[in-house]
Amino acid sequence: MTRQRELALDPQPSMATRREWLDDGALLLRGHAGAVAVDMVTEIKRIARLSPFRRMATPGGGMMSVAMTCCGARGWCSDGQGYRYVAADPQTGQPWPPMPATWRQLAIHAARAAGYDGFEPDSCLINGYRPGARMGLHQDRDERSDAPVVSVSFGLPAIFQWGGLRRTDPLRRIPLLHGDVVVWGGVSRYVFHGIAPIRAGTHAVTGPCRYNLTFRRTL
DNA sequence: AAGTATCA
DNA sequence: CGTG
Repeated sequence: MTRQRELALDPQPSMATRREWLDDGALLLRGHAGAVAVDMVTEIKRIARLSPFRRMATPGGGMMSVAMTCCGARGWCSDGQGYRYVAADPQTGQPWPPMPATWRQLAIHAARAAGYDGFEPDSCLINGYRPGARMGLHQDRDERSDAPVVSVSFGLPAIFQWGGLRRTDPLRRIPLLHGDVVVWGGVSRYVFHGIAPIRAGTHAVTGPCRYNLTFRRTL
């Protein structure tokens, strides 16, 4: 059987994924979510009808340029009081929309590919980036669990800034493209990272937007 | 604390 | 365009 035929029959898109270790414990799965991207972007829009994208305030008094919503049992929020996970959307008073089972399975599969068995995400933060939007250098440290983080990118390309455990550690700049998945955990779990301002453009699936999903275990 | 602006 |  030809390699091409094997790939066409393979129900696991990851088998065709090019893997690149960013660091000990941090794996980039290039294009891993490409085959399901259209369906997942459709789901993002459905979720956003229930819990709309909104820009949150930071404790320092600024406003984030990235628009956010969440799904799953708990969702990440920021306001003048700080960062936290909450079970209900503060804007609607309703629980966050459920995490689609297909998303959960994708996140579990990606985590396993990076060596993290038993990942049970209870939260998915959905970030919407328009051109110019950015995410400053930060650590993900609002979770009580030290389970890994799984990040899935759709739409416009981004430059992922990948640093170290100290804010001043040198940064690597890694392009993240439509369908790319990054997993970080273990000794890389609290690495500083960010997203450079998104360049103007249009993507065939998402239009003038980048979406990023981050799956986490919060408890 | 995941903000922006500005300069060397 | 990058860092501090």
